[in-house]
Amino acid sequence: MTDTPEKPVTSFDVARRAGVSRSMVSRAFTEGGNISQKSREKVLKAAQELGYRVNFLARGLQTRQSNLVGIVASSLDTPFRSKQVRLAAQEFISHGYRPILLPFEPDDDIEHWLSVMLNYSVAGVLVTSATPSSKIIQECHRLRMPLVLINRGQTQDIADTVQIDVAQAGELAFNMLTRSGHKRLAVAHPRKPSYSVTGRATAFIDKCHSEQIPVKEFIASSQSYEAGYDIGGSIGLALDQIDGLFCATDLMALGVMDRLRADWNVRFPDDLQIVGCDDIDQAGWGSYRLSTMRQDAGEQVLAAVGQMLDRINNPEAPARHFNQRLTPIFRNTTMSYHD
Amino acid sequence: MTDTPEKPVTSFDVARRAGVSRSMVSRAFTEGGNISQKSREKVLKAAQELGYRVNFLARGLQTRQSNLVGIVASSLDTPFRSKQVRLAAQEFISHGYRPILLPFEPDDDIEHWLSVMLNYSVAGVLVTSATPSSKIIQECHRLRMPLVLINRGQTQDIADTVQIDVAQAGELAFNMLTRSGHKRLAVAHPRKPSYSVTGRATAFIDKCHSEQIPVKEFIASSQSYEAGYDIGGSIGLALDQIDGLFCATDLMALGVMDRLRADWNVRFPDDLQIVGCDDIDQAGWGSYRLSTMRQDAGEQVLAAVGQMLDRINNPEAPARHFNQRLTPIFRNTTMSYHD
DNA sequence: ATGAAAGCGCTAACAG
DNA sequence: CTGTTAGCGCTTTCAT
Repeated sequence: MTDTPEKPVTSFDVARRAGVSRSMVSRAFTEGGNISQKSREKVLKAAQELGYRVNFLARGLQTRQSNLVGIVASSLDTPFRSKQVRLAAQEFISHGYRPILLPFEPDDDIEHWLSVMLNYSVAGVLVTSATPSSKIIQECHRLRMPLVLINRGQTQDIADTVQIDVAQAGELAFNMLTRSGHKRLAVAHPRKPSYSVTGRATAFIDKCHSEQIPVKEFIASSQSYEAGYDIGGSIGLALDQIDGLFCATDLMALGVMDRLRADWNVRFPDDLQIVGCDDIDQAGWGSYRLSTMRQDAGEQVLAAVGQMLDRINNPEAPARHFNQRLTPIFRNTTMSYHD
Repeated sequence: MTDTPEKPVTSFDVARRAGVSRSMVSRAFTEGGNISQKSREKVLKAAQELGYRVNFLARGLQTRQSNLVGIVASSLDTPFRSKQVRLAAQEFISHGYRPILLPFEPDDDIEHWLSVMLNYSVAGVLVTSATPSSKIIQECHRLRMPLVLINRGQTQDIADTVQIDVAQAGELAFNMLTRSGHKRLAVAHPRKPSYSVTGRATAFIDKCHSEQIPVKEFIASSQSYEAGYDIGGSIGLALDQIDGLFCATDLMALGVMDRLRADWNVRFPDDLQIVGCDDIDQAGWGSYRLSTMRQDAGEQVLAAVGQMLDRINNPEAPARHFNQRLTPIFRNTTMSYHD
């Protein structure tokens, strides 16, 4: 193995060494290329010896399609999101696409990043947890750039979306908390509105109303563990008025539990029932055993990537919307049926 | 805003509309291009009207450099790793690079993925938590593809690396556990060897030996929470022989704590001191308040990306190795000084 | 089955 | 400061 600095080797070099034309090299490296077995082997051998590799960017320029896709995600280092992103990346890769990752922070300008993606002629972009303005959505649509939105609701009927069924989520939380007969409910959710998180809280409240059951509302500063811990302070003060709490995210629920245990010595579910949402790994940890509703990240990603691939193949098809149902996970923060 | 399907607009179109040559369009879109203010504005205006965007892939082909980089990471949905990846991606982006994310699973063949990256003429690749064979490292080196390895030790002196100072880590853990005067130690670490994780455990053991203190060893199946929970079973059985435990990762430590509390009613630090490593968010949660050693992901990423940028600018420079020191975080699972 | 030639969208070298 | 020309590395008609 030599260690001399080498000029990048091109199809031309391979062609010469194999004693064929550049076209043949190209054919040798494309599925079902019109080439004899013999020539292909010759080319492959020469390529091997030279350490040749197809330049995908040049190929893409010619075929005018790249197998790059964008994944735009916020709060990437949050348990649920990181799983979502890992699965999405793997799913894309298994279909031959290469995901460009754009972590997105609350203050960032998502329009900008979508626009950047346009520069790379990506095959499509997956956006999770940021709401692009309808302007850029239109722009993507106009440019025929597939865009699929996860958990942002179907703002426009112009982009594909996958989202949880918020109404079902609200009802399910209600049922999980009340099946034991308890009926003094509360909900905790972040201040900042967002389709899926605020949506399920609102649906829960609606359900309570329709069942004529009063419900207290606690507004947290965000949907993080810390925000849950903070709001736990207010919840502790209201402990005598409630027996069941729905936290809009598991992370918040965990924070609430820790605060309530630390400062009020609350025991779950005896003193208070609590239900979270998402089913992140930590919800199942020994210190919590949180009853929650599972948002299946695998299913979500499969649907989203599927929509994307379909759209790439058929840009003119009408937008599709996948509504995901949550499944209840009963652990130790809810009580059993009351006969 | 029309909604007609449009052909992608090229610099040629813009040139024509602006009444200039294609070169001028190119110049208008490059930093410090040799162009008059007036012309630039004309071009920009035309571009705006047409919805033109530079095709970065074509540009890269010409300038023969892409601003794509690869991030190869395993266990992406693990707290520490996801933070690392988020920070790395952001850091790359802030320098104008676009990270392609390649989640890597234990069974995957990393050679393959590095080789794939070569197809995209990426400016470099950051690998965290997988050990490429020296063969591919050489290959990257030969091809002048910058490669920086995080926490894989300096196997070859041919790739840049950043890693924790395992010796310091081992000593620090020892000091944190013994400063209260306790001296019946143990360590828990995963079976699968890895530079940084196994390394710190080994360093801890070495330190114990050099201090003439016996140390029990618990081998877990992996470095996950679940593996910690499992191994907690064995640790519980040995509770009467130890008073201080070093867990090679926070995640394991948390699992151990939960198991020990559930089955042995252990109280920390009274019945057992415990020190983790990494300082993931969960270590600070109310149910744990784990004393640990912080591995500063921000610092790590800054160093790694810095090394990468330097190497891109100077491919021939000798490999550099950044040794990161851990800082102690005293929380509630260790005792105070013994006077 | 193979080669020649054209061209993807862009930038760079060279004139003017 | 601006236009012309050449060519990055590849695929793709179109002949042969």
